[in-house]
Amino acid sequence: MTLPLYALLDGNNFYVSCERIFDPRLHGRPVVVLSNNDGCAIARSDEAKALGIKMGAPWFQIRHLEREAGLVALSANFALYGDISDRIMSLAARLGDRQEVYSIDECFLDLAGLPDATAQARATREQILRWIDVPTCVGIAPTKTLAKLANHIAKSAERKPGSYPARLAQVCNLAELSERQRDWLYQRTPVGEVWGVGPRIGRQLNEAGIATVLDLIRLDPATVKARWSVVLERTVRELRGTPCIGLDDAPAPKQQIAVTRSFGQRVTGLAELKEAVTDFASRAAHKLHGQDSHTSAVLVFIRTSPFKPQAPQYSRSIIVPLRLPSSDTLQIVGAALAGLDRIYRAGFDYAKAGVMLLDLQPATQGQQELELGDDAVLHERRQARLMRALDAVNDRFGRGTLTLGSAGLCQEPGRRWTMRQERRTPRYTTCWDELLTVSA
DNA sequence: TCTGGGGTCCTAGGACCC
DNA sequence: TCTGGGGTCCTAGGACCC
Repeated sequence: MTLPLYALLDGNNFYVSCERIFDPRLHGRPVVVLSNNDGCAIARSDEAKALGIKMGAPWFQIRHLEREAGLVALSANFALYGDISDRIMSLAARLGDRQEVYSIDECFLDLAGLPDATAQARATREQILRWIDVPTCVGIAPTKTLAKLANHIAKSAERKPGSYPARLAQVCNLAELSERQRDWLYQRTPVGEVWGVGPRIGRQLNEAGIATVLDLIRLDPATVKARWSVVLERTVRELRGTPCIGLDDAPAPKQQIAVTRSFGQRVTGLAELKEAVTDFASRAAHKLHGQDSHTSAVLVFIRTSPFKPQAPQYSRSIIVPLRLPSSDTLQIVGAALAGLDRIYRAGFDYAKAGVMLLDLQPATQGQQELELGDDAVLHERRQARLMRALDAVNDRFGRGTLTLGSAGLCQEPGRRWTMRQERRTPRYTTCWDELLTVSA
């Protein structure tokens, strides 16, 4: 029987690395990528981290570093990052028999039985660097939790010389180390670096005198379950080398779909909120069509800004059940707007709204047709065709080409709810109008 | 002035049932 | 005085992930 072996491959400072592909001047400089609305930093180059910029740092608090330290800030360009991600994932997939794309910048691979996994992983990351120009790191180990940990070591060994042995930089394979060597690494690694240990549990562990990965590994799993949870117990077992989390290379359809946004500026009026909610609900329906599901309940929420506690606060959500499970954009938008009407209160500065589709189920559970008459069935089919046409046009010509009337027709500058993105780079790889131009 | 967005899993407790 | 017990389902909230 072959021993289990997993790899975790991920992009270094991924969004920043994507931006650097098309603007080499960004190399060696502190760079951050900002969230929607240019609100806070969601990716940082090593140089930006060295300036002390934390993940999630609000832009207005760090923007003085633009002048003082040459910090470059860019608005998130998700169209670009998604496309670069696809390219990396297809190259990475060749390393293992099976691949689980875990997030936009990382994937797990099943390497069980692969001879010379370390050398193969080095070759793969070299190819990704040459072909796509994005640096990556690979962690290899018998469980996914350990592969994550190995990946952390590979990154730190490269980024912070002296933290770990230099030979573990970029690719770290724990399976080829001795137990003593592994323990030495675990003893140098804070428990908070473990996949599954967040700020809350990390603090509790520290208070209990468990500071390092080695401390955690040496706890009795049964005690961990009793004192913390089955989740942490599973983590401990994984750290001890027993696989408890399998590779998920065929992710199930999502159980819920959300589209939520903070507004570019405060919004007070119902009409404007209706525009936003129509847009969010349409996008959510589009995602729903993408996984061929139906929803049976639509949640809509609006809220003021929690960061302005002195201003009047209001936050409410409501769930509007659909008569029958559906993927009809018109029906979903209608439900969201009906909910909005019921929760809206005048006199507040709204900062955020969102639409979530709940109770998703496969569209093929066509049970509802049995309960409908012939006319209704025909109507359903016409609606489905209309939805497909709507999606197709928007996929082909760009989101927002065809919208519902309630989404509003006023131009962008007049819409306070649309997000600010003042520093977005061109969508070099996905938009003909924004190709990189080279002049002699 | 200015603070993201989208998910999953687990647990505790209440409602309900027999 | 004294007020069963066990099972299931649902929901809200907490914790985690990137």
